[in-house]
Amino acid sequence: MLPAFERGFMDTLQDGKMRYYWDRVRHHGARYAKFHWPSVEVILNLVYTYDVALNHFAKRMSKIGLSPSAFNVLMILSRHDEKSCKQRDLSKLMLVSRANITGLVDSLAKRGLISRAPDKTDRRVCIVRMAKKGERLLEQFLPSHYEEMRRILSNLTPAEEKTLTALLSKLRSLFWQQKKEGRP
Amino acid sequence: MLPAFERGFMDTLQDGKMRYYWDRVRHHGARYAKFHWPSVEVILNLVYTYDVALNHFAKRMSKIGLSPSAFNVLMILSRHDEKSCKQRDLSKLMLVSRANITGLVDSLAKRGLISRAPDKTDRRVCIVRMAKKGERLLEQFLPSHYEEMRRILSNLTPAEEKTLTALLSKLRSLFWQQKKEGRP
DNA sequence: TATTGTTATACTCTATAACTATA
DNA sequence: TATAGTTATAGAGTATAACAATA
Repeated sequence: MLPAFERGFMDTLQDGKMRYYWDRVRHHGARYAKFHWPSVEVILNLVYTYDVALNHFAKRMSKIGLSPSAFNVLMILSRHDEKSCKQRDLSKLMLVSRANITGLVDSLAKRGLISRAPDKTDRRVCIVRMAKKGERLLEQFLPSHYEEMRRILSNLTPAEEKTLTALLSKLRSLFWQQKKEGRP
Repeated sequence: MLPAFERGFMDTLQDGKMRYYWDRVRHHGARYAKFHWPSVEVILNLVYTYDVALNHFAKRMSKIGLSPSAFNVLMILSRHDEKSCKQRDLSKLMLVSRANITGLVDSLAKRGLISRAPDKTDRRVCIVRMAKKGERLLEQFLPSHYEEMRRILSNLTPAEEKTLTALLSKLRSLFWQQKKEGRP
């Protein structure tokens, strides 16, 4: 995220500047036989749009002292039965190694937002459970979070939302497909 | 990126597991008045698709020893006249603070991929210039990079590409719009 | 005074390897 | 042997503040 004191340029970027720069991208790429502007344009838009959306929501989360990952942990717990989850499963759902989950859980536990206890049937596993404090924090944040999402997205028509979801999903599947074929 | 030795789960995630978890997201959200699944679904797809795409291309870049940011610097230089650019402009184009550009430029200069020289008319500014070694590295990578993009995206029809670009662009503009209104 | 780049610091996120304790 | 979690380490990436040189 660009620091606050240098953000003036962003206003320029979204209008003229970005088109100007993307023109350069297109002209530079034209030197390569396999360069295909419509494809590149899709990827550029994916990256920039993700960036803008992430920054928007990350900024809101940071106001309640949560990083996107920390928020993600709380949401996963909240959605699970008994509001608890094995660290192993957290690791798999968040596509992050177990080693990194340890640190993340540590910091959330230190703040009293979650608790950690050994599983009774398999003493290797740790069960992470939402604490009252974490629950309250989520309950305080989620209504405005969902409202904000809805407010921004409401400028897309239902048909546009549906199309965008379908196309993103299709695009993602194309990458997955490549990975699968790479490991026969 | 998930470490190699734990990647087996990813195959599961793409098919059944993701739908299962997203069902939980939808049902959990239903408790909130402003929760609007189609909107949330768009954002989830944006985030996951970005993640998959980034990992795909980042892995290819890491094979020639470049991080996405480092690659970005080289591309920006390559597209500029004289293959050079002020650090100030790099900072603005990459939406990153000047302090961070210093380190990024340092590491690329140390590897001999770029060079840094003071501007002759304004001695405050540093001009970063592509070095022969950096140029060769890009020339070696770009053909297959563009080919790979085209190959994957070729599974979208021209109409789908056009629609996806337009919708992502529109979605991004909605976030920008919010930001603008936030600073009247 | 404002701008450019630098230094210093810190925090988040991630990857890897080696270790332990269980199973 | 395989799995769950931990520790230790390293490297990106980013945010912030304070500073020097220059305009």
